[in-house]
Order: sequence, then C-alpha cells, then structure tokens
Amino acid sequence: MTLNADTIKVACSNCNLRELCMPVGLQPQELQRIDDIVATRRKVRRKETLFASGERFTALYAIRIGVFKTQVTAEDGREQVTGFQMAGEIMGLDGIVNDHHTCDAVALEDAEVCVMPFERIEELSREVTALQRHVHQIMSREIVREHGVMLLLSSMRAEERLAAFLLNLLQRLHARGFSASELVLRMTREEIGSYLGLKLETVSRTMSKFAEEGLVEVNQRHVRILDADALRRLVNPTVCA
Amino acid sequence: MTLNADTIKVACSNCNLRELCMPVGLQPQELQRIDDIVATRRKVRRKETLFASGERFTALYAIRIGVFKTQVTAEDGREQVTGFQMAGEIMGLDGIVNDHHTCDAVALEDAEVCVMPFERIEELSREVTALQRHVHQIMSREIVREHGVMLLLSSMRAEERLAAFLLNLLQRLHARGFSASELVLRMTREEIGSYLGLKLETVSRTMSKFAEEGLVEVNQRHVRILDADALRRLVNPTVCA
DNA sequence: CGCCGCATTGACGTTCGTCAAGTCTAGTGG
DNA sequence: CCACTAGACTTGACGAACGTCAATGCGGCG
Repeated sequence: MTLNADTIKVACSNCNLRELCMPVGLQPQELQRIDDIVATRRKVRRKETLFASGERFTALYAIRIGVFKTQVTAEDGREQVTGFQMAGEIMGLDGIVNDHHTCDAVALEDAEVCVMPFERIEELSREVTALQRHVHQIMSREIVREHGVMLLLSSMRAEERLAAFLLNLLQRLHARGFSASELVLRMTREEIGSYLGLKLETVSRTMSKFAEEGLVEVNQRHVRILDADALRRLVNPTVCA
Repeated sequence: MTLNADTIKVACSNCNLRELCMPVGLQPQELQRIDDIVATRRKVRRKETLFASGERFTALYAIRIGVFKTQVTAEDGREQVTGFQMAGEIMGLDGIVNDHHTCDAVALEDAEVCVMPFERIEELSREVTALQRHVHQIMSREIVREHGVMLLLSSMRAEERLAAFLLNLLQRLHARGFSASELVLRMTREEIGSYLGLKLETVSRTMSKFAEEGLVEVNQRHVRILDADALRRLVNPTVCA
C-alpha cells in the first residue's frame, strides 16, 4: 500500500508530539483507543483562519505544526489577542458552551492541525477514564493560564509584561526542543501589544530598552536572550531581589 | 425521622437553584441521578476561605447562598481578583489541572455551598451524557468569560470597565430574581479595583462621576442604576451611538 | 464615645498612549 | 540588478489617564 504525503493517516500513537499533546499520560493500550479521535488533518496557510467567531463548533484542534493566535472581537470592533498557541496545544475550547465559536484562530505561519470531532472526544472519554481526566485538565489549564494573564494585564507595568511574555514563549519553545535562549517571534509588535494590553509603540520601546540594558539582542523578529535572570527579576521584583 | 437544619439532605432535584446551577438542562430522570453528586453542604462565614491556593483539590463547589470572590496571588504578593461568584455558579475548576487549587475562594458574606466531589462528578458524567456535556460547558463558559475580562483589562478605560462591571452584576442578580436597577455591592472598592485593574481611588472617583452625571445613585455599597442605557453606551461607544 | 475600616476627594507625578516622522526589510516588477 | 513599494518597526515629542500620597469624612461596633 502506498500513500502520498497528504493522505498518510498519522495516529496519535506514533505522533512525535505525543509527549505534549492530547495523549499525555495515557497508557499504551489507551493510546491506541484514542487514535481515532483524530478524524482528519487540516493545513492552514499563514494569515488564514482555522475557525472564526460565530462559526458552528464541531471539533477541537491540536496543533501539529505552526503557531496560531486566538482573538476575540468586541462589538465595536476592538480586537484582543487572547493567546498564542504552538505545537501540541489545543484550540477551540471556547466553542463548547454555546455550540459556536466566540473567537478566531488565525495561523501566524503555514500550519497543520489535527481535527478532533468533539462528539467523538466525548464518546471516547466516557469509556477511557484517562482521556476524560485529560480533557478536564486541558480546560482547567486554560482557565489557570488566563488567571495569569489577568494578573499580568491588571497589575504589571510594560517591562514586566514583556519580560513575562518572552520568558513564557522561551520556556514553551524550549519544551519543544528549541533553543533556550533564542527565538523567532511569529507575531507582530501589534499582536504582542494586543495580547499584553500595550500599544505597539510601547512594545517596541520596551524591547529597545531591554536591548540597551543588555538583557536581549533584538533584530526584528529574532530575539536572543542574554540575561534571562534579569528578566525573571523584572517579572518578580521582590522574590528575586 | 427528624432532621435539624444542618443535616437536611437537600437534593439537586428539589433545589430552588436547579434552573441556574449544575442541573440546568437535565431531564427529570437524569436529575435524580445527579442528586448524589452533592456529598455535603458547607457553610462559610464572611471573610473565611472555602479553599485556598495550594490546598489539595477534591471537589467542585456550587454556591447556594452568598457571594464569593476568587483571587490569585503572585509570588511577590500582588493579588488579583479573578471573579465574583454568586448563587448557582461553580467554583474550583482551577484545581483540576494539578490536583491543587491555584486560587483562593473567599466568602464576601456568610455563605453556603454544595460540595461535589470531583471523582463522583467524573464517574457520573461517564454515564449521564447530559451531565458530561454540562461539565464541559461550565468550563468552556469560564474560559469565554475570562476572554471578556482580558478584553476589558486590556483595552477599556476606567469608565467603560466600571460600567461593564455594574451592568454584568445587575444582569446576573436580575437572573436570580433581584431588582433590575438596584444592587448592593458585597465587595469593597479595592476588590472591585483589583478585578478591573484599577486602584480603589479610581473606582471611587469613577463611581462619583457616574453619580454626578445622573447615571447612578450611590450610597456606600448601595447602588441604584438610573440610566442603564447610558452605561451600555459607555461600554460600547460605537454600537449604541 | 471613640476607634477602625472603608470611602471620598484633592494635588501632583508617572506611565503609557497618541501623533508624527522616519527607517528597515522583503517582495515586486521593470 | 536596481528602483520602488508596502508593511512592519523604531524613535521622538507631547498629552491624557490613571496611580500615588495625603487629608478628611462617614458609619458601624465594641
């Protein structure tokens, strides 16, 4: 049997993201059972949306390749980036409550996701306890993450926000096998600003300030972290003092 | 058999909150099945914590009486109120992911909650599809709510934030049978400020401004909304213009 | 009655947003 | 190969919104 690249059926059980993604913590025999929650794969090109606010909710999506942003739009048009997602992370949880999505998911570079019909997830997680628990954990993790963002938005100054953002990205990229000190931003200054509650000029200025102080080396979207500890001290003034 | 007030076993199926709380949308026969997810009731006095960050997670809590705040604490001690919860709302979702709570739940007045051991919820929701769906919806709703808070914190000015806050409280209280135009704030200016990303002085000043402009009547914690439409216009300048 | 916590109000300072000019880079087409 | 353009980024000058600090008021409770 020959298959071309587009039709290869890649199962969770032999996916190289299984340590990060949906199958985390499952036993081998459970792993096989969830292989068929991935109905299809879908490619999304840069700047295209995976799903948009208002669309019917049918599935959760696990990122295989690429980085996404999710954003909500207020009735008056103001946009707010609610997160940046990368390989192994799950998108679409917002759609469960009203059967319709309430945010957009936009690819920041050419990307590929696993489509997991939610009906099928619910079916399977009635039988596979570990999957049920895992789904609950994914949603809980998102809630906890957002608590952190609220803290950031509500009480941190620009420098602290950007430092926290860079360290967070770095840590997640490192967990995926990338450098612990270098990163390429897939998002614009404006998108970073939207996420952090700052204007793009402030993001730019703060980045420049970090560079002047020797904390980072910035070249457009390429960032090298020179003094991660100093950034950590910024995020957490008293603890690391 | 006689029971005193403390030991009365009140089941979901005859709880007066069943239109708002855990049993929403369940069929009568399903309703009976979930009666025993409520293991016990627990009274919490004003200023006491229902659970605190770091404590082991064992159960979700449905509020029967009273208003709570939930708050996260940064390592450096900064506190962020992440929400105010009232009758029928569920607390504790943050604890699922790591088996430990990551925020505190503090009663703002004498309160009473239903304790729902999470193990039992998971068991039952493997059998009762509607409960499974409902649990997913509750978590999804929390995620969507937090998106809204992020939008508010990141892009609204003080007046818009406070107006949105008052309207939201009003609407939730109204859904619980209270007045659509009058409310008693159970939280201090400082707690409102923490939630909205403002200092207490700014909350106070903005409240006074609303009062001067005839939008509300404020007397300490008693607030009467005189012109809800004007408040709505503040939240959403262009739409209602 | 006096204390304490909460709320209000004013004066002033800081941070970040706004507006505007200018630079850099990648991509396009001659 | 180079000129041109568009989009993203940087930088500066200025102002507005909100935070900070401090004084004062108010109400409830011992």
